Amino acid sequence: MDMPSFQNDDPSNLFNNLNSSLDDEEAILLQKFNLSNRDLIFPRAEYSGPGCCMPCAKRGDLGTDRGDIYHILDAISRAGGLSELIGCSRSALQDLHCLCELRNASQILLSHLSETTAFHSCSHSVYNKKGCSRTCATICSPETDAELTQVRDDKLLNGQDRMRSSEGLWSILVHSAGEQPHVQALNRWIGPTIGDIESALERIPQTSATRLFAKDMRVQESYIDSQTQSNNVSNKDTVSAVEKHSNQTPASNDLALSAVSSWRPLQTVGSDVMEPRYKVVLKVEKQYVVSSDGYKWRKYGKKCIKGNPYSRSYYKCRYARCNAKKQVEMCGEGMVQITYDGLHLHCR
DNA sequence: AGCGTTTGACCAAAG
DNA sequence: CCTTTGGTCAAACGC
Repeated sequence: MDMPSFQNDDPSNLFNNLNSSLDDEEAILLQKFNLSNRDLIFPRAEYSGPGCCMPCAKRGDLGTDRGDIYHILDAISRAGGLSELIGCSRSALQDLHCLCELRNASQILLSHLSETTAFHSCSHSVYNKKGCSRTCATICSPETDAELTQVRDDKLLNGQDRMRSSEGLWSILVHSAGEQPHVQALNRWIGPTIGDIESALERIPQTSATRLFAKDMRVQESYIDSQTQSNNVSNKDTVSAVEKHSNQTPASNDLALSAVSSWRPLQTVGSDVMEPRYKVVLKVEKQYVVSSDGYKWRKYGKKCIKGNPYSRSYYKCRYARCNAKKQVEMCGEGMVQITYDGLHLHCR
């Protein structure tokens, strides 16, 4: 298959451009807040707050020019550190919102979209459904799911899809419309390591984060209660509820509270820090499935599944300590279902 | 010999 | 308890 390159959105370019374009003042800011330049473009959805949707995110607008970098550093400076910006509210300072957009967009590109883009086609969209404790993102064609299409087309531009994280957050998935992103463009993976996440968690000030987190949990609970009161909530209704929630203009105190609502501790097993649970289900037309998604997998099982004439194959990531898995199975005519389970917390 | 896959056995969760 | 089902293990197999 002839696949055009994935130029402006290539996360490797984001990193390289940022690396070489910091001036002295910006470098001092980074040092002042104990940040590395990687912090600017290696966010994780787990650290973002509610309402971090990205209505103005555009292709090629993800920290690739000096204005974006300035925005990020200025916002960090004014907030007093990156930790204060983790999960900034949409309703907070506009600059913080901009940063949040950048963070979300970059995060998706770097840690989730790598799988998605490998199987992306122009006629498909990525859409998340909120699960109990996991996220399920499904690639569905407008023809097969009119309801999702209606929601998707509501406010988005061409080349954008809406994506909902496991925290109930909305993000825009930016891709090159009409093109099949080049898998090679994502091979220089420079995503977060376990150490990156641990150090990020350590930077969250105990005095504010823990206090705010506890209080904000009540806000979240009340929100969840309001969600569960209505049975058979359609996706459209869910979207509206989320947007209503995120568009609220609470008092400044509550704004701060919402900043950490999505933060949650990483799971621990013994002394090992595990990644948060993450699951993505992709249903892709067979013709768009590429032979490699950039990761190295080891097949460890194959199973016949009830009701499916095709078997399901089980794969584990070959990288040491990485618990990422995937399942691949045929489902219906010309469709392949690929389930990614767990985040890759390592470089490719 | 080494590496990756296959495949039946095993296990745990759910009903 | 038992049965069913899906996920995993690991020895066997094959290139």
